[in-house]
Amino acid sequence: MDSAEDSPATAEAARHASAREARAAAVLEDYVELIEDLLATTGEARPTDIARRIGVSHATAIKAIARLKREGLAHSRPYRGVFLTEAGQALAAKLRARHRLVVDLLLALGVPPEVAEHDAEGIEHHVSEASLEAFRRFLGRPTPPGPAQP
Amino acid sequence: MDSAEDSPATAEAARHASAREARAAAVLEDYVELIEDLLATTGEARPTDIARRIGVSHATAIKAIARLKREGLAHSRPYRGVFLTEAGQALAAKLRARHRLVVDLLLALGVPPEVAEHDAEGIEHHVSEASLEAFRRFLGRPTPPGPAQP
DNA sequence: CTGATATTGTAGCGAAGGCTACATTTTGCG
DNA sequence: CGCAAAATGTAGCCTTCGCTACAATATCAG
Repeated sequence: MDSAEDSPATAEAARHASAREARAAAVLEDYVELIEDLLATTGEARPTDIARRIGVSHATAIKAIARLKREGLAHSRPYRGVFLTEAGQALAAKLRARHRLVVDLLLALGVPPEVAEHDAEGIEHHVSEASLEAFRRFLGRPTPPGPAQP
Repeated sequence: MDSAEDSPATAEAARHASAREARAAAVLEDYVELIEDLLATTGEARPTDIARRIGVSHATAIKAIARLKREGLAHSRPYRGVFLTEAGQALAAKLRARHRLVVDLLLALGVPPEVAEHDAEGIEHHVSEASLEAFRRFLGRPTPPGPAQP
């Protein structure tokens, strides 16, 4: 499958490693995305709601929230709901844009809306910036407000 | 984000559950894909080669192989290499086709070849049949010899 | 204000997928 | 042949992400 350019197995191994990383990050990203949505929509993000929306037990959600806190993406105090840190909000914004872009691309390719939303949930975590750029070009979109310019 | 069609949170939870399943299956699928490639290319799939190509320790690879066997996808005898069962081969064929299709789509969208290969590694596990069908249509491909309906 | 209910938090379990370290076989070369 | 190197296999150990069961805390009705 690989042509021998440099070291055949090495490049492949790196791709796999990268995919494993993305897989690990995916769970946390899902929580960040959801918390942002809950905060924006209802003004508060309670563990029970998070658990129900994401389809896990509340205990599982609480553990994930603990991990978000450890990673500096969220903070919360007992019985007071969950909030995103600056870093968490920045990440949420990025994830939200990426999610929309992936969904829009799938729709543009003729994927039925429900399927697009379904597949995007899994795909989005594995789309690199380079691919996103290509998607934007394909969709005829202005190259975007990267987190660069003030 | 969800419009209220049925139960807002339920559909979302189902999507997440589905994505979690795909994530879990992804590891095994990677091994099956790789084993098929090794068998086709070099005639044998040895644990050490598998480990190197996939970028994990040989112990990890051996454990994964054990799981493949438990799932009825592969068989192997000590020091004799790994082989795919009928089921494993069927899966491998499906995965191979899916991988190629995803890569080709990314290329068609203008994603650079290396990036396409990289992202496909993660994306492929989350693309449903409905999306694949849309991809084929977009690429102007004949709808293909599915593994048939009874 | 008090007690039932719902929410939140905690503890402990299992499976999966990593790892390193150690044991065992094969292989192959001198 | 016989022994060292390489490959293979095994045994812990850790972390994550699920779960259920139980404990503690808030909330709200009466």
